[in-house]
Amino acid sequence: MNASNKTERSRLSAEDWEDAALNLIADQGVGAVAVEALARQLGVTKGSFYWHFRTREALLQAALERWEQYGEREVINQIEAIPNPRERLPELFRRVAHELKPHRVYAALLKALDHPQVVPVMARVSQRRMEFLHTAYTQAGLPQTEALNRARLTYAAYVGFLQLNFTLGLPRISHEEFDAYVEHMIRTLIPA
Amino acid sequence: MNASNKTERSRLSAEDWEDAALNLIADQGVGAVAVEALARQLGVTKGSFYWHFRTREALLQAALERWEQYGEREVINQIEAIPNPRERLPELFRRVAHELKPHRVYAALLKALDHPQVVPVMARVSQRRMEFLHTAYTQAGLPQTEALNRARLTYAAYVGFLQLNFTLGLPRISHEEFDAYVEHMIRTLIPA
DNA sequence: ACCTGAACACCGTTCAAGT
DNA sequence: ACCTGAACACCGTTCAAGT
Repeated sequence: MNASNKTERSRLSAEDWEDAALNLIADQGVGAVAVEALARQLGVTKGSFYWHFRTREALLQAALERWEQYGEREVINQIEAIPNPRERLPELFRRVAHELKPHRVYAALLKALDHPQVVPVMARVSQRRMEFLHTAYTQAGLPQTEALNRARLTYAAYVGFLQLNFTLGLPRISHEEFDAYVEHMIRTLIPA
Repeated sequence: MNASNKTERSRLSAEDWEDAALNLIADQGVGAVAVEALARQLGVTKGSFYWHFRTREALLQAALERWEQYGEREVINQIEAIPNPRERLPELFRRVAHELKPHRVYAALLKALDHPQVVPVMARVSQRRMEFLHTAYTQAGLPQTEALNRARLTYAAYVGFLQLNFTLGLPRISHEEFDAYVEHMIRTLIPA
């Protein structure tokens, strides 16, 4: 329950609070990040929180930046590792569709875009991913402008997909139907 | 400033509070709906709020349902009024892209999907709009399954589009570039 | 029927004091 | 260096009393 992987230290670091905050975000959303709840979960009083951070906002900021640096980077690295450029795009679609854990924080942040601190982080992350798509479509043979617009459309489809599928559970879809949808996306969006 | 269109009545109705809440949602997001702020704006004490609503949540609920009934319906009606079925889809894309006011509340709610009350409302509205797209694609000649998947993809693109363009202002796009993007969407998603 | 004003709970924040 | 405990501000909620 309150067991950290750090052999039950009695003192906490700022990183401990940030990790706890990120877990809360993934599980219950940005709104669930509350000083009192976190303190209770970590087994200290809320007063101690203010030794590590100036405000609740500062914690959120630090947690988001931590995610941007560590969690985020690996998604792009993993995909850039796909050797054949022509297979990159379809492979990317299939991976995102089937390994959704790395996208949980991203999906949670997508639902919390009314928190002003979330917006710039998501803008940077989205920007980077879209540039990646732009490059991938160029390598797949689309001319510059076409490739950029296709990247925009694809990214919009990705964002909308996370929302429709997880939050707005549009009439629950079967496993086969889901796979068919993914292949439809690939056929429609990726040049032959 | 505090002038309502109701000839400066001294007493308020539940609907007055709901309208004020909806305006707040469109302008500043769901998080901005606060009892004290609303009361100030309407020129009463917050105590009076509780004659009309049991809780803040009840106000939000009522406001969302009001939007679902009135504001929402007219978007679909307007589009169903387009005579030629083959022109409906491209026309729909262009209208959504250029007349965005009716989509402001929808976009605000999209950013607030971590508020549990928002989710079912958005699920219902999205469901209805997707059914409309499904029908439109069937009328445009796609077979059933294909039409459904294309409707899903299109709706995801719509949702993602609102998010990318308004919230995550991906590098500010020019007017011409924007129109080119819309035409790219039409070419890619709508069967010839 | 609609509103005031005072009270309380909850949570973010401060700070003097502890180890 | 990290934490406690008491205090305060802010906002949602209650309620007896006013018109």
